[in-house]
Amino acid sequence: MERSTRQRAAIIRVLEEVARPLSPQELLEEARGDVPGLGIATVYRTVRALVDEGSVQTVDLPGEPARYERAGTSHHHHFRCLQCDRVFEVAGCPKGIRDIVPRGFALEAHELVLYGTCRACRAA
Amino acid sequence: MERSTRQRAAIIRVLEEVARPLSPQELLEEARGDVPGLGIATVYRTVRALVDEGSVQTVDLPGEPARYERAGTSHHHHFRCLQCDRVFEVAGCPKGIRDIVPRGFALEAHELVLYGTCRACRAA
DNA sequence: ATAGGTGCAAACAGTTTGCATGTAT
DNA sequence: ATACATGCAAACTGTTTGCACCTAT
Repeated sequence: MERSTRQRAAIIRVLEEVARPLSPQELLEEARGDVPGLGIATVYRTVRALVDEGSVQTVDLPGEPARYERAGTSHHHHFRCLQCDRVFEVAGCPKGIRDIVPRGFALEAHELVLYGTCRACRAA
Repeated sequence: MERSTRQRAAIIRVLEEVARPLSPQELLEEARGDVPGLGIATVYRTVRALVDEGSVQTVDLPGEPARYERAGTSHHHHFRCLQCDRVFEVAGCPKGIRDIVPRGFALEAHELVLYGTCRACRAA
C-alpha cells in the first residue's frame, strides 16, 4: 500500500460508496467503471493489502466466497438474499445470545447470518 | 442411495463412530481403513446423497471447509472453541432474531456460530 | 531511475462431472 | 441382465503466483 494508483483508488471508492459487502468479482465489475482494464488479481491483491492495513474487513459467510466491507462500522450482522445472492448489513443483535451458551463455556464472539428474500426481490 | 456398497458402509460407519463433524478429506482417510481404493469423488457423492436423504447434515463454519455430521438432532447452533478448535452443538436459539430483520425483508433461515472457550479449555 | 504495481496466464486447492468399468440387485 | 455405483481424470471455481511491462515516486 505504498503508492496511490488508479486501480486502488477505484477499488477503495467502490468499497466506500456501496453499503454492502462485496465479493472480489462484484468489486471487479464495479471498479471497472473507473478502470476498464482492471484485472481480478489486482482486486485480490488490493483487498488483501487493505485488510492487512485494517481499513477493510472480511465478511465470511458459511460455504461462500469471502466478501469485503469498510472497517470501522459498529457491531452488526448480515442478511443474504437467497434470490439475488447479495449480502446486506443488519444493524443490531438479537437478545438472549448469552442464554444459550452451555454452562462452563466462555462466550467471546458470535457470528449471525440471516437468510431470506431482500426487499428488492420481494417487490419484483 | 439405492444400493448398499462397501464404500457407503465405510463412510456411514465413520460418520457414526466419530463424534465430531468431519471434512470430506478426513472422511476419505478414515474410510480408507475399510476400503483402501476409495476415491474422493465417491466420498463427495455419498455425502451429498446422505445429506439429500436427510441422514447427515452439513456443518458450514465461516471461512472453513464444510464438515458433515449425523443428522437427527433438532435445530441447533455451534460453538467453536478458539483454543482447541473443536466444535460443539448448542441447543436452542436466541430470542429476538426477527426483531433485527430490516423492514421489507423476509426471513427464512438463520445460522449462528458462537466463539469462545469451551469448558475443558477453561479448566485447563 | 527504480522499486512497487498491474495484467495476463499459468498454477493451485477444493469440488463436481463424464465416462468406461465394476457390482448389488 | 441391468441399472446404479465407483474410480480416474478432466473440468470447474475461487484464489494465488510468476513474470514481463508499466508507472508513481
